[in-house]
Amino acid sequence: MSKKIGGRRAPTESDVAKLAGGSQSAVSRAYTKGASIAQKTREKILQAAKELGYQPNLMARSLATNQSNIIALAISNLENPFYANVAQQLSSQLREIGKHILLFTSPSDDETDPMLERALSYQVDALIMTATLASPELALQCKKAGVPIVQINRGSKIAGVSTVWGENHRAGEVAAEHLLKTKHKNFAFVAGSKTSSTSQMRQDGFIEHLAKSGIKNVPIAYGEYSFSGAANAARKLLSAKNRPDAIFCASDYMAFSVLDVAKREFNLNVPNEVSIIGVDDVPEASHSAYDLTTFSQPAGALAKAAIEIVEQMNSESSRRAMHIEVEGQLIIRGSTKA
Amino acid sequence: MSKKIGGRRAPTESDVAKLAGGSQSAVSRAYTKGASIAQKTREKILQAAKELGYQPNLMARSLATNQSNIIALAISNLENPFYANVAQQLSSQLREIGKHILLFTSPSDDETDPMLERALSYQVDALIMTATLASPELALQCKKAGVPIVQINRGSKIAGVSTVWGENHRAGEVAAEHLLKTKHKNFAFVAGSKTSSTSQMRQDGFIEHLAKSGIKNVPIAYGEYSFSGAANAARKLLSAKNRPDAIFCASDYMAFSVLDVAKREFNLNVPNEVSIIGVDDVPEASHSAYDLTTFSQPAGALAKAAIEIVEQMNSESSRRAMHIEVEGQLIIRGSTKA
DNA sequence: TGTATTTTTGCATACGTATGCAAAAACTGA
DNA sequence: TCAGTTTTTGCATACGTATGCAAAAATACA
Repeated sequence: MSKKIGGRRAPTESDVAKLAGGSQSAVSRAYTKGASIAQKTREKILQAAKELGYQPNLMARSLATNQSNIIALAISNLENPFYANVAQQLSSQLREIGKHILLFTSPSDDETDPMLERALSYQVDALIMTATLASPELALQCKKAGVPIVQINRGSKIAGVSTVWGENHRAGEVAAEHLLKTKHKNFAFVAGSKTSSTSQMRQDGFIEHLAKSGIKNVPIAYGEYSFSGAANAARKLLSAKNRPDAIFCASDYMAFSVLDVAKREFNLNVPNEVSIIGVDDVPEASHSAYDLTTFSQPAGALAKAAIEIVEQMNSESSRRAMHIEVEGQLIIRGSTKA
Repeated sequence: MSKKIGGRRAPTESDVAKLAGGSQSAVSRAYTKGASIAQKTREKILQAAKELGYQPNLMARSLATNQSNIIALAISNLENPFYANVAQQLSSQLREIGKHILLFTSPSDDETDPMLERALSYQVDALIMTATLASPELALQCKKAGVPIVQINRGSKIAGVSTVWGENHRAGEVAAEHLLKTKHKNFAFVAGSKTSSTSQMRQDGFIEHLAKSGIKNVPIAYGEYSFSGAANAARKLLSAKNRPDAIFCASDYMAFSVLDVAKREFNLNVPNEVSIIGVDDVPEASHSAYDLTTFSQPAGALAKAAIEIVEQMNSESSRRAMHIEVEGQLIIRGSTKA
């Protein structure tokens, strides 16, 4: 209490009411769209509010309405440009509908931040997760509280959790197809983590499509979605007796690392000695330092889909989880030979 | 109202009190550190709370205490890895002291997001801004509300706005010194925006130090802190009659772009034909695709300083703005010749 | 055991906004 | 002008938690 240090405390609806000559409820209604209030009264009130520099107290509003216009965003790794991009998109798209983001970053990719349960304390309208998995306990908590969960770019076996993702299986197929068409012989895959369904689906698409052309036993290494992990994976793959001439990576971020290792440590010419394909099409992929061929996963569309789900579930008070797949396409650049 | 759709509404302190056999105030005190309550009672209450899955309603708490434990973070460009890094650091350091981040991304670097004023509606404890400038009106609003503003990596002439930054002037000096020692002859500077004090200080340090060795008329181009802007700046500088053999860039992000253009469009060998130095030392700078020499600006330390300021101003209810400079150092890598 | 002291408890109220309800005001049509 | 209808207003109360205050309980001391 008593934080009204030097300055006077912020004006409230009552203050505005006094100045405008009305009641507190009138002021409240002036700010409520579709409320029963005369146009003239509303104008008088807004004028008075302006004079006082009145700003509605969203905490109080939230308490009264039981919704906060805040959405919790859990993101494991902001340094991965793909997720930074998604966050930026979410932020600007949410702003347009008057909602805000409460940011949670978690230390690990797979663990749910235990702090996340505290997000519910803020009466958030929804929980959007990227690169992190919802734990069953968290999902239960959210279900109890009627807070929808949407996972972006990660699958979930938990009932009631909605998901949004790119065309993961097709990404693998298309990458395989392109590499086959361009006469590659020895294929390899750099996976994310073993628990990532996204990585698994990309892998399945890739492996299955190659199998159709009779190519079996494609080596796989795990990059753990990190830069150093992918570097190790690359070292392992590239030092094998039968060195691959085509590497498909489960993310651009890992592909960058693989590119670095191939060029620098193995002195390989990309794309003549080895071609590399990623997934995501992050902005850096088009920078000429990487110039990476990749299957795109448009951050803007993913964000849009996630928000649609949230809006729909909140408005319909629906319990049914939704699942949306967002289209991508192969972007051919200089990291694969023609 | 009436959002208690399918499930029952979330348990409140009163529910817990009923189960534990006490009063609502007792429950409140059980959660208040240092409150007057018997150890046994507290345990009994916490037990009951656990059974019900009770989570304190932070909106209500905030309304009662007039502080939210929420800090507004305004960031213009999450895609710039330096700022993403700072955001990540802030997030994890704030988590440890039980505070959370409300994220605001603004479209432009220089403009303050008008939405930011609405942040105050959430009764945020502070406003941390990176890569964006506080407008005088915003500063006034914050002052009235007793909300401290801290700008990271941007100066401010507005009284009452605290700042945290790296050793900008020294960065320029050190870069100049290193390039002189390594026998470069033609120097150039890629600035951020004209309004950025950070860029200006780096420039001053660079130019002044060169002037001491009799070097005058160093060409300057503006990269606007964007990838494409820096590419244009690089094109302009590198196509001059007297091509520079040493370029200092006001940020790593821009240096990456300059590197790309030098290598790809001008077919220059880096570092033999042109050396490039950045500022920040973002993670990518060490990736071998760039391998950039740079003056570091540690995100962790910047975040820590900003949080210190916030904590101190909030605890002392102090009005006095604070200014902290964080040390950096030159990290020599492969983009400059030996 | 009884009194003085300290600790713990519950009551009542405050925080700022939203909203059902009834009263008041503004219209409508003849 | 007046009764009937619609719109607008204010009152009262609710949302969930924090806290000053006085009453109650526990403890200390003689």
